[in-house]
Amino acid sequence: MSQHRHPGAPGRAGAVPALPDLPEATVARLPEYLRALHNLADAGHETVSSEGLSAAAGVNSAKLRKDLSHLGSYGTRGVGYDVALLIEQIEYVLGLTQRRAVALVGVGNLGHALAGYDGFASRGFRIAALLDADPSRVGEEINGLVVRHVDDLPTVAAEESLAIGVIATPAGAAQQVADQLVAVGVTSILNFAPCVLSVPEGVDVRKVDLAIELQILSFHEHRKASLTALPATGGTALTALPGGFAATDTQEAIGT
Amino acid sequence: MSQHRHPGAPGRAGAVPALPDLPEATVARLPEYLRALHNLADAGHETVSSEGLSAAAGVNSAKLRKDLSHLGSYGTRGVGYDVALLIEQIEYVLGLTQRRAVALVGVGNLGHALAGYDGFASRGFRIAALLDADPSRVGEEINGLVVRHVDDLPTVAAEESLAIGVIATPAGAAQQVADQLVAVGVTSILNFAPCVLSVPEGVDVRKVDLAIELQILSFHEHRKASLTALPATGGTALTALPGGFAATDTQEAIGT
DNA sequence: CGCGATTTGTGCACGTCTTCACAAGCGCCT
DNA sequence: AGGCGCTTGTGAAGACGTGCACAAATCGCG
Repeated sequence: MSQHRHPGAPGRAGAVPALPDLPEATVARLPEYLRALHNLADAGHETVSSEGLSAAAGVNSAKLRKDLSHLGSYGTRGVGYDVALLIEQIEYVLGLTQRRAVALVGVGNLGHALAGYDGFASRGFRIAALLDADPSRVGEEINGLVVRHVDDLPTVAAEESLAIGVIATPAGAAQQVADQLVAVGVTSILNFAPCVLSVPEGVDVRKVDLAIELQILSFHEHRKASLTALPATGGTALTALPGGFAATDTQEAIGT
Repeated sequence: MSQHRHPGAPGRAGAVPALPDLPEATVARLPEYLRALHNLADAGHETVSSEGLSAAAGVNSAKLRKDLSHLGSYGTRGVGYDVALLIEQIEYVLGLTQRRAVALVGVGNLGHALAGYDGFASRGFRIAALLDADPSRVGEEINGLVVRHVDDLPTVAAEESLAIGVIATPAGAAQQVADQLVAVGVTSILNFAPCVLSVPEGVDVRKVDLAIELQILSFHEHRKASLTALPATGGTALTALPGGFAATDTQEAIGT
């Protein structure tokens, strides 16, 4: 049964077999494994143990093994995983065997940076179009691509098959852009605008919000500060102040 | 033990109250609630029901109520939540009552955009320093801040109390930068570099990887394509998959 | 003043994810 | 060939997160 088959070379793009049902948590980690595997491959490793790979990916080894087992993994007991084979496997499952076209809407501050980010190209994606609603930005050339007006989206979609839309507009414009993307058939959206998008069933949206990340970190800072400020006396000195919190304690005496 | 105390009530200056132990999942959603609340406040709402707020934040209402209950919430049955009070509550818990200083390391493509991103300032953070290892970038002025050399980090840290470090360098430099940040006392790091950071216990790291987000979307695109491509025409042509997941009959009730 | 409409807060059951611990399998060495 | 050490794959248990459904609490109104 272990026929040597290139998972990622179906030749036909239409006849795609059903994928295994992967837990979302597993899917979210596969790209990390993939990156670690590429590093290992570049370093000349032919095989790697779950221990080694998990360390490189920043997870524990049991989790890694279970994740890989979900995709019918090809490890060898006593040896480990074949690096090249595993890369193929994961790239196939993630659908990276074809280079997917990305439309980036909003070439402001962030969009500009994204347009120039080479991490996209190097990991299986191709920015197929830059779009903006601001006429004064249309025509500008960034990284070899000319910015077009967002209303040209249907034309762009007709030229190539857009797989993913990236929204890097202000929050106020995001929903409308999302609607336009959906209208031309895009079913996956990466949203950098700080707002909730409503999309029809079947469309996937992932959100990245830089400020939210900072706020989560802020919480942990706050918590750590409140812990280190606890003297060895065991606390309980904290008197419950009824009626909510009146004062803003801007004093946190974080250790330098 | 287990005296029920008011979690949100800060004691007097000096006596830092212990924060309630919030589930991580809850913490991750609080910023979203906060943003929705600010929108509501701007729109003139004084109170909001869990139904209304949850819709604005993109979650279901039971989850929202449970989340808020964890911080000893102050809703009124039959009425809803007081918007202003809830904002105060959440901002306190997240530690946003003080404006935290952020050091941004790496002013390349992405770092440049982050330096100009006004979402930081508008949501409780202040970029206190821009740093880079490239001498040719040192001295450049971005958004009113002069780029300094990363080796000046100790000096910067002495000038102000840095709360959070943001790494926007290439992957190769990230670990070293992280070490430098930790060395000057930073205990929270937001990492945009595509690599795993190893940091001592007590230091929190959150990672944002744009390519990973795209790859996750790519998986779902792949899966959706494999589902819609299943009509009887294909016949048995899909046995070609390597062992694990040939003919996995995914019966998802997904419509279109 | 009491009643009904409304909405919060939460106990409980369920599903998902994580972690442990170990049998099964593989290669190597004697 | 046989045994030994190493590593995978996985069952089972536990931790965590989610969603339902309803009692408790509050307001407005007649």
